[in-house]
Amino acid sequence: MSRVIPVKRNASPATPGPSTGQRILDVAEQLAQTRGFNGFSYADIAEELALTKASLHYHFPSKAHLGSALLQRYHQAFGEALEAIDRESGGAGEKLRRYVGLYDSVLQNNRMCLCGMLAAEFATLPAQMQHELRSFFDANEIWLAAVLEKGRHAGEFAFRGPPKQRARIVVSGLEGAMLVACAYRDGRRFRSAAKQILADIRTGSARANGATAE
Amino acid sequence: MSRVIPVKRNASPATPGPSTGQRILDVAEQLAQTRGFNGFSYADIAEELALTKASLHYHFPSKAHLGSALLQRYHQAFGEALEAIDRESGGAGEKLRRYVGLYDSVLQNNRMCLCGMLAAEFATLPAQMQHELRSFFDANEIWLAAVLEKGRHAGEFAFRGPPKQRARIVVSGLEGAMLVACAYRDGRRFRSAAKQILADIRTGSARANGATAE
DNA sequence: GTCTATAGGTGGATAGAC
DNA sequence: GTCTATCCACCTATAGAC
Repeated sequence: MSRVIPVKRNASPATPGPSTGQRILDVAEQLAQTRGFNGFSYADIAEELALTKASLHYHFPSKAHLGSALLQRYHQAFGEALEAIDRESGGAGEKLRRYVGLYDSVLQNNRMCLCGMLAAEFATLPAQMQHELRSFFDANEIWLAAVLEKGRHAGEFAFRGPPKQRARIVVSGLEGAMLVACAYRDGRRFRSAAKQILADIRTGSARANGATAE
Repeated sequence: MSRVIPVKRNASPATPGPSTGQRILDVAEQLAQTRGFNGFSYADIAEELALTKASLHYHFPSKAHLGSALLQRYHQAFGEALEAIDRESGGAGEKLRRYVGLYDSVLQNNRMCLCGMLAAEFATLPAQMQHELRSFFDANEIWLAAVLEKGRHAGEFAFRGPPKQRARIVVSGLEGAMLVACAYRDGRRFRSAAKQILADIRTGSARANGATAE
């Protein structure tokens, strides 16, 4: 009755914890986001997890496999985050703010967006990773474009041009802001830019020239 | 009199052509912009120039030296391009358009902006390159902020917020648009985004809601 | 300035024992 | 699943001849 409960998050006895495969991906992801896919090696992961390189190859036969698994997991997690936003958020404005929040939380962990990082390394990536990377950006733009269109229809947004095109600007702007913020190790730089990007969408030319300017 | 003039750009006899050091930098720059600083080796340069790796080390003792030289030359060339714009352009709008044109010409060579690429690799760069990289972005922002401020004062621009902050958005937006365009090998993606960024600056909230919207 | 030759290290990857 | 041991290709860099 009075036995001390071990410090586990889960109530079930003998909580398994993340599998080795997941832990490998966790470390690889962190390294890829901070140093790039070409900026880390199996040796780096092995050291962090106190394993050998050979063990890693059991779970991911080649670095190309590891990279693909990384992208697929990242894409899925991002997709689930977007679904959560869709479920829990009311207006398009709130959705967009939470979308930007996803980027911000990445940066607060001193990381670059995995896909922005990989975009820079695009020419050196295995073919499958290249396709998965585009797939990620495509999905992002589709989701964003839908939010933008709804928001403009509802009168929350007032940007010009087709929503799809605007979605690309937003993705580009956020990725670029992260990129530069990385070079300054300064999250405020990113948040300041993100705020402006959101403001540009909200006001556009529809808001009359008035007190809110400047 | 009727001697065939050899195909050289220069009239002087025995035109020297670019020095070996310059040719090394040319190749290194192209490789760094397409594959990243960690994505190429001395062997790649040596092969392209039909030299040996050892010869390269004579000109640039270490890869850190090579990288620094690369950044310094790039920074200087960019600075000279900005000076040319200042000299030859009338209005702020034209200056801004030509500034975007600098980015576009890089992309048309199927390259990423050197400094955007290096920003992604920031964590893995030698310390001096990190400082030089920031110096590049700083200089960009200063130049841009001045153009933006003048343009707004002259009534050509109508963006909101401080020029310095807006300058950062523009740089971020252009770098991000290049980054994503690289992953799609599609320059139109960049130009479309660049057009929007320029439009956002011109119109802001100062232009009345009228026929030009949409 | 450019070469040959080589050092010393690290990269991804495999074979086979346990 | 994880290990030891090893392979081979490639990396940056240096020594010394020409």
